[in-house]
Amino acid sequence: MGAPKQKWTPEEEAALKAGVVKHGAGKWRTILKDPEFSGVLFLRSNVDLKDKWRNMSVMANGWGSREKARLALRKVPSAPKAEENPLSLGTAVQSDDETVDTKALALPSNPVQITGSKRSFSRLDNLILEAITNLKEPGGSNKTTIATYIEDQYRAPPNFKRLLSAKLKFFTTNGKLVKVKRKYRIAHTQAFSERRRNSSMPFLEGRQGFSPKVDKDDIHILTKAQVDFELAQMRGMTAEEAAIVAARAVAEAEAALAEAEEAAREADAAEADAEAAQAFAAAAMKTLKGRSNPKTNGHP
DNA sequence: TTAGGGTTACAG
DNA sequence: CTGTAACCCTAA
Repeated sequence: MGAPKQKWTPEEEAALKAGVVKHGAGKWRTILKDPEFSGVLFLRSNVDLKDKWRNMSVMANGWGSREKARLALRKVPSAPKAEENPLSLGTAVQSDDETVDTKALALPSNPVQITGSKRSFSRLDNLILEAITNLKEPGGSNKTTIATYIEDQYRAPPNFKRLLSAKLKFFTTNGKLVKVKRKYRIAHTQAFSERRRNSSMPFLEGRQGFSPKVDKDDIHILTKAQVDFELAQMRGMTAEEAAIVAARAVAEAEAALAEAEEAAREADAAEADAEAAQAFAAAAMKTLKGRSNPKTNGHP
């Protein structure tokens, strides 16, 4: 009937995660009012955020408090089957402890000082999508705009531009993004074209909430490790275990980084090529225009 | 406003 | 039919 169940998009989930990292879990209203996330979450309510976060937590856990209650209500008899542990980390978690100490989520700074590189590498993949989504530019956003957006919001590594180029290229060849006229937009592959119940634009939804300006006062560093650490905390792991997870995340990031770095060279070449082609095309266009338009002949 | 229990729509 | 994700209701 009237409520066609709006499924959460990866972009929305990413925004929610970022919002939780920034403002903390439970501050749903705050997250919603944050200009950074209101762009993506403008049609979700604070309750929606809460529910979604609950769902995601359950997923990350494998067996949240909710399912436990549910299972307790229906199944009991017969020996408890030893279900496989989704976590590679051996210790604990299996026992039904409900210690999801939320206070740990509000830690002032990441206690897990990751060894070696202090490169803050937020999963570029999602970040790019987030940027394009949040920018909401009709026709997509160009590389510079995306780069500026991300650099404004997060700490960017020195070679960030190259990485971005590489990723952008990868995504376009991959079909995840569509590049048209040096602008990139998200390729909605037959999935979401007309979702959303009320297609009304955000307009002046939040009087003070929807301004193009971003609060730079608290630029904060979003790390994949940090997010993973949060999730680990939700899983009820100890700090050490969480640290392992976080470290692992960083390792992955490093690997991805190296890979991207390698691809960057080719990407640069491609960029140069494209640039040249563009210039050539522009020149050709100009010439063509001048010829086919005798009236407005170039000379004054 | 939020947390949590309950309900409904949807996919497998 | 069953499990899950989105949605709803309400106490605190």
